[in-house]
Amino acid sequence: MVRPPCCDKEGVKKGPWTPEEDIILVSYIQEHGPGNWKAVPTNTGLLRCSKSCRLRWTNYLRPGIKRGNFTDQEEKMIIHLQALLGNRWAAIAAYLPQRTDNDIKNYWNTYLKKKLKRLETSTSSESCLGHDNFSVSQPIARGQWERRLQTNIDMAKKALSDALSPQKSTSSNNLLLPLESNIGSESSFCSTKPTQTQTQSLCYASSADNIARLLKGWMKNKPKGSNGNYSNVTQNSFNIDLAYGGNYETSASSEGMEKGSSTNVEISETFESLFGYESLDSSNSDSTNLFQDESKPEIIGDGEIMPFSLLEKWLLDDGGIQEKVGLSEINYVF
DNA sequence: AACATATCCAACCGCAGGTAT
DNA sequence: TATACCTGCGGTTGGATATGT
Repeated sequence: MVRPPCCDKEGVKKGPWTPEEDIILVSYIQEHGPGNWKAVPTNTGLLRCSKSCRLRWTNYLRPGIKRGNFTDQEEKMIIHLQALLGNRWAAIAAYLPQRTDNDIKNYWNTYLKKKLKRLETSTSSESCLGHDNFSVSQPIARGQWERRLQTNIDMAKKALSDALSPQKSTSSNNLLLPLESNIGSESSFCSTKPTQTQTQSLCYASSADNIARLLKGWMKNKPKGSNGNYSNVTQNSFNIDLAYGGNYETSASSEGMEKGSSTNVEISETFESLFGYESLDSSNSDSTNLFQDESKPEIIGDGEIMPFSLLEKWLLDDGGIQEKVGLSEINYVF
């Protein structure tokens, strides 16, 4: 079977998105919800392929995305998860609900990899780790650590495979609790195990609401005579703060802010309780928090996500030799 | 100041898997 | 069941910006 091209190359615009295009896309998604990307360029008049629209949305415009510097905790989580999961950025991103896989991937490739390599180099010459954020309180010989890591990864793989096996579902499912179940019934995340369609609509509901609030401000300033054709949107003062890092004028409505804040509190608390440390980020709690209830894609098949605590346990549990150590106390081997 | 090099990150590409018909 | 289409994912690219010489 020959795969058709992703999109007709002729007449398809490429390269950076303009604010106007973003507005058109957000407007459309606000009305129709994400999904059915194939129809987006047709219905909006955007000269972009469906894939580009989806990517722009998921990596940049989607509500709940936090931009800017990674916190120490986030950094440690990424390193930690990368050690266990490898370059499965989508899976890793599932544990960092505010970050996109692309962001994490970029951060890893451009910064963390080098940082850890540097660390590895320096530690190999000093034999003992004691620098930076990645140190151990009780240094472990490198070989020992590698063996332990391999063992734990093997265990994780086996447990995962068992858990995903339909025959063993009842006993194993306890092991693979979906993240949502840790959050509680009032969570703003998607409900457990929806179908794909259900997931999309459920997850989107809250964000659409938020976007609508943002758009409300834009609509007020919308030039008279606008007929609802998205392509006509060329000038406005809609805030795409999220996407343009505050360089675009105007701000989210206070109405949206207030509601968003309460949601943000829920999520923060969720993560605090889930991971046992302070809120992932306190420095970046401005407008982006407005959308923090946006869902993240599920991983590990069947719409379930493995609790980070389990991953950590697999990785760290040393049969009682070593007590559970914090993320900051782990060595990573390259 | 001018140029070279490094870094960052948004966007693209192509493959794989899932879903609809 | 086979085929076509759609979506998600990970690797890579290339333009913009920062830094060094």
